[in-house]
Amino acid sequence: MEIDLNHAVDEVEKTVLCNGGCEKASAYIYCLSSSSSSTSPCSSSSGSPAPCSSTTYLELWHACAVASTFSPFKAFDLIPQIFCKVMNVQLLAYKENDEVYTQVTLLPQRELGGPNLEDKQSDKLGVEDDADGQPSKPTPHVFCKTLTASDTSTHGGFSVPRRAAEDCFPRLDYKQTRPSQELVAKDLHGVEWRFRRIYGGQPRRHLLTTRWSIFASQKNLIAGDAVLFLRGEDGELRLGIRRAVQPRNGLPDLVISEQNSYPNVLSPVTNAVSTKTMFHVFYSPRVSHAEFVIPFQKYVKSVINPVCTGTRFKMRFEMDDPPERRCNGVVTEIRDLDPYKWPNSKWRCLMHSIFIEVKKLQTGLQTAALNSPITGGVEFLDIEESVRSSKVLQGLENVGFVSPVNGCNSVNRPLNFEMQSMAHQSLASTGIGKSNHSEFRKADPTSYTGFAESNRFLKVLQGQEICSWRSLTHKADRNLGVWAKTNLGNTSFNMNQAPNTNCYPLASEGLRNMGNVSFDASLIKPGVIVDGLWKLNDHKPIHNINRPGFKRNLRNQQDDCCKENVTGCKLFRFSLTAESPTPNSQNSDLTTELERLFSMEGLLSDPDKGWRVLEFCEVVSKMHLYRQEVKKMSIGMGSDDTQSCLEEAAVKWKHQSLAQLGCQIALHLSYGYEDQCFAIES
Amino acid sequence: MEIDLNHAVDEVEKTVLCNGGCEKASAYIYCLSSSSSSTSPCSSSSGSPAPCSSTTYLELWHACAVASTFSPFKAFDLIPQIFCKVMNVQLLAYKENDEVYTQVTLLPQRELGGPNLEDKQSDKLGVEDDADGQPSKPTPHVFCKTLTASDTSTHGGFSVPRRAAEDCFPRLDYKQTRPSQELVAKDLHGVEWRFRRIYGGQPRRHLLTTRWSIFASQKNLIAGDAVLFLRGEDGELRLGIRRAVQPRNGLPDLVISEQNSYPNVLSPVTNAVSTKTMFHVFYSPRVSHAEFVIPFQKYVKSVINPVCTGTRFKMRFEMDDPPERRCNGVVTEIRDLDPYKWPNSKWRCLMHSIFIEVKKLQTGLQTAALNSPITGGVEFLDIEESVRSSKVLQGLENVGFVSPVNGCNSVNRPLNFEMQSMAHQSLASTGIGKSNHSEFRKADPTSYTGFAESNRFLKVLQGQEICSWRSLTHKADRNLGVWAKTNLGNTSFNMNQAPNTNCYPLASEGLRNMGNVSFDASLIKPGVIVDGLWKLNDHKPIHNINRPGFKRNLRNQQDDCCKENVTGCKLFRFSLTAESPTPNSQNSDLTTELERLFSMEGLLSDPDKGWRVLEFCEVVSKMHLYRQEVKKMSIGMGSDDTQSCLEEAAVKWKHQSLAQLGCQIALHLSYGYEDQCFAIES
DNA sequence: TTGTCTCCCGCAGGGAGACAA
DNA sequence: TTGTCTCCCTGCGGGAGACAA
Repeated sequence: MEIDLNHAVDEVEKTVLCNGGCEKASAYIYCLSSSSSSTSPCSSSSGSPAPCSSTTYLELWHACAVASTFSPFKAFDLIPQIFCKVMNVQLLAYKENDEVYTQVTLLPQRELGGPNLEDKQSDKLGVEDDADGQPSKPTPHVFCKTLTASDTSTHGGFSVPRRAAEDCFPRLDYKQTRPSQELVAKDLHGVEWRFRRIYGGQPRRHLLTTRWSIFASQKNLIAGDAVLFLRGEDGELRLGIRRAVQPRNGLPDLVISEQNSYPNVLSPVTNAVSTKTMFHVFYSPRVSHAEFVIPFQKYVKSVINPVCTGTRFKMRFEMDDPPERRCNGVVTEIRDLDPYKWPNSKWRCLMHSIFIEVKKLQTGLQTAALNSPITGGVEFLDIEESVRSSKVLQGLENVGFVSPVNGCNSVNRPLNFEMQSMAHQSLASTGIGKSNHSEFRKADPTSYTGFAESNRFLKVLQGQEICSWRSLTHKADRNLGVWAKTNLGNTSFNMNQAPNTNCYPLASEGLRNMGNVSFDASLIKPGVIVDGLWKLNDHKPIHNINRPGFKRNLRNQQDDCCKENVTGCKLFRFSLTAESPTPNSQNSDLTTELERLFSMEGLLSDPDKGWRVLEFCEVVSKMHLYRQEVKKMSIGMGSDDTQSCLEEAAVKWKHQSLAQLGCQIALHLSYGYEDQCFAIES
Repeated sequence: MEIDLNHAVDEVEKTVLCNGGCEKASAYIYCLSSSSSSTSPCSSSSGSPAPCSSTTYLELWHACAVASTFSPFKAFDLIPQIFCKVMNVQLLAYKENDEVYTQVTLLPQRELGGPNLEDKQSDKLGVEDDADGQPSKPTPHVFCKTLTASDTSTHGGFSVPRRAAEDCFPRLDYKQTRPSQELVAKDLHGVEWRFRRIYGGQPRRHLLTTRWSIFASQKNLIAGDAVLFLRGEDGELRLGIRRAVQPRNGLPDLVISEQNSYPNVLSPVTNAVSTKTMFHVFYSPRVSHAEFVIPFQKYVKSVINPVCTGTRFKMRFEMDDPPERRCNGVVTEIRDLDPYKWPNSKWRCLMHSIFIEVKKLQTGLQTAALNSPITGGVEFLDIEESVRSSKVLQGLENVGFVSPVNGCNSVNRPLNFEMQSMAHQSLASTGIGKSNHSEFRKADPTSYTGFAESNRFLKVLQGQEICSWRSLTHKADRNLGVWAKTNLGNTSFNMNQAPNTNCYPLASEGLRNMGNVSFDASLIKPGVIVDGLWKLNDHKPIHNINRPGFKRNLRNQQDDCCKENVTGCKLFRFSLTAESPTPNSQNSDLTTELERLFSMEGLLSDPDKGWRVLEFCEVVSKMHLYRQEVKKMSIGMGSDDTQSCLEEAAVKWKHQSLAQLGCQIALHLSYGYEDQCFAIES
């Protein structure tokens, strides 16, 4: 059975159509995945809409919908942008594995002319933002815990974090000798799960015992997957899961051979466009690729206010460890995405420099900058970006999830969220230089949710925090720094790197390098770089990387490596053989940062390799390679080898991607309150 | 993983093309099922051919490929007959449930003209039959056991019939105190299964114990499913399963809505025909419908020598109980299949009378005749026919399986078999009247395998007999009666009724009714007819019909029925209220026969209802209704009600069939040695 | 505070003889 | 000869405290 939240969505649409006062150019982003034609996902589409269209479900759905990585565009025969009207949006969940996906029904529209666009935009800009004034949103409580080995073991149940249990679960009478109760929670399919909840163990803790293992095995949960509990206003408990990056289980794997996949999948779209009939687009957040649907308003804004060289941006991100870091950047170059594949595409490939600041480290401030191309991006006025940390590989997923409520009633605006995968590709800032920031704020309330907020919600989803949606959304933009304020509304920067790049630029307003890569090799301590992950010439597979002992094991292994194989170690151009001091615990943070930063140096510093880097990232994600295994691919070779390695990986990725997804199309989706049109980049 | 026996098939094709001496108009029949377009079965086609193309595999595949019921044609926009060349045949097995299916790659050919056809046929008729002279076939030993409740229970293993174990399993040292050995068998996917085989229990018997339950649960076997063991010349043991009629498990269920299923599925065929490019046809024996592929030679023969009114035929069949019966029949009328749906179809609807003889019964001879229409049938010169007994409903499947080897090297002719489903529809005999029977024998060696032989093989597949393929195939046509001899070569008659018709006509050369239905009600003892299964107005579902106590339970239930509800009992036009004597055990055999014979009387006797009867049968099969429940549908109504019941059932069937299969096409497949062409009836 | 380990104990289920059809 | 039942015994795994990070 699948959840069909159409009903609620229809409500939204009605609101949007008839009562646009509250609706801005909301950031409704949809990414394509799977077959994007009218063929429905074959193994899972029962087509029977579930009767559970409550707000709580919407929230749970969104909470489960954390986008993963992305992929580059593919060129097809369709026109670059296709403007569409959103006819229907179904929030669904695969019955096989509970993964959420969206089916968007689109109706192609006549292309809108330039002047028309401007009119529409100016309409938007005058609208007052009254979202904060109407906090009709209930305050559900949610927590997300990444499952440990103990949680998924056959012995014992699920250990609930104390705050999470107290916040989301019904009150428990602690005066009893063995406090226990029955917990009832519904999953996305409306299936009711009953667990025995106890407060036991020594010391005492909250546990789900009886029937937990049934749930875990039925949902095929493994350590690293995450479980979400969400308590609505009415006290009703919802239950969702979000899987760690792993092979898709039960998702439609349309293996389509190259010779017939393109026409078969795209022809329905082509046909729909030519006949002005509806077609469907599927979006699986967990397997999303670069293709997406762009809000029409954003498209308009980007066309009117293109990003220009010199535009600066700022971002914050979370690391494995607490110290706050910030990152400033400047757009250094703007180029066509791919003039051959996408001759008329509005997407731009933006080269940028970012500046790194590492606080609270060892000797003080260490900085570096690198010039990294980030492709994609209709010239958005508001951009979210986040960074994936290595936690992804250890079962904790770093997400740039923006609250779906964000100051506006989520019942009326259930689609008001941005997918991470979109942020991947979008890097542009035209907000800077604009004098009236509030205009942009008013034009798109979604963008008010800065990265800090998104980051906080992320922590909630990771079980690090418990929050109510209300409190989260109302704290928006208070945590933003100066740069974030400056670019507020449209430039909250959210760069989502694929895990393997491990490029964790740190913000520093003081130190900048505006030009090309200025890579200071003197900052690298070779021995440090070797630490932990840089084992070379070691082809023994490292298992159990997800297990808690992972780092320790690696370190031991690395010690061996240093003793044995240091001679041949090379990190691109940098020989690691000269000196290899034992890393001390104090500089390990910096070590990790630098290691991440420089691992892809040879790639990121070369603008021409931009695409390949991205593809390479995707390969890694797709192939579920572990971090150090990925690095094995890219180190131990000269720069020339790196190039060929990337090309090989890219080819591999393309092949796999084709096989898995059938094809890719990128859609620019508009979901404005009066012009529900899409720009489809096919 | 799927088994791809292409390699062996390719060999065949090569032989066929380059060395046609041994090749006649072989009866390679393929039925369509699932989506018959170029879209491959979505959930299961891994596409990776398995490396196990041995003869043993071919035999196992065929042994597992017992066709079930059929369905009527559907009208589509394609031309009536499409002649195709067989480019490839892949014998595959769904990895989900081990069910076998075939993918036939067809290349449309220019339609062949009339004179051309005759030439080709005369070519065939002159070819000498040398199949018997070259017995290069190895002699594998095979047995098939329908699983009992004990076999599939969680306690204990699999009880192997003694003869089966001695014939197919390696020798066991009975002198040991606890004779045991490890048995290794490969399934259709090449997966190796290891069982502990013991000779234990008290009294001693052959058992598979350790790991049997793993196999059973992994294959999701239930009581009623059948397991096949096949030992090749090399001693290698193969293992296959054939499921009882039940909902398909894991088979591609392409739910295609009516508005787009037809064009989507058929357009590739249409396109392939117009562009003379290849397309694929899938055939799942277990879910086969009426659509099929006809050997070109048969097509030619049928067109040249059409069946004419008065043609007589004979058949033998097996009953639940030993007594041999025979059935003679005469074609009484020939008509178009459906001039509206199939304006130019070569298929003919043949009305016929059959004559029944019941031997060894009570007082001697009891006879009856009925005139039943059997639709379908390009005017084949050789026809196989069998009868489904009620055993099907009790987990024992009655099959009219013709040995694939049949006097010709199976390595070179692995496709030399006829599917039951084809036999369903084909009813015609033009062999009669021909003076030179040997011509037909020579022309098509496959047809030499008479029904008796097929029947014996059937018993093997049901575990009632153990045989070597060699011995089975070389006994062909010795057991045939006079009629079978007369029509030998091309008229081995094989009528496969769907279970619910339960029409078991018995052969009698002495008593015939050449005209329309002459139904002698005086032969019916109403009380007898009520016996056992004729419970009326009883809507309590009868469960566990497959269990051994079934008949006893039914009888008890029937006793109740007779006491309570006899007043309203009506068997079509025959009131059952007059008298209802308690059936004695002596006439129960006849009772059962008559009960079967007359259950569909109101339908079969009306030529206009011919199609509906067939559809009705299909409904029954499709809906997995039990025998008596089916009868509930058809009795207790007047003849008018019967009509509407049938129509309702037909509509239901059509709907279900559409949903399950997407569409249906019928193919006439030719696989002659020089003209590898198909006639496709779309 | 919470992840893992270990120990206890209940029960599912395999294995094989008993019994009967 | 073989299907079913029953009894025995093993091992999986749930449940909860012990212990430690």
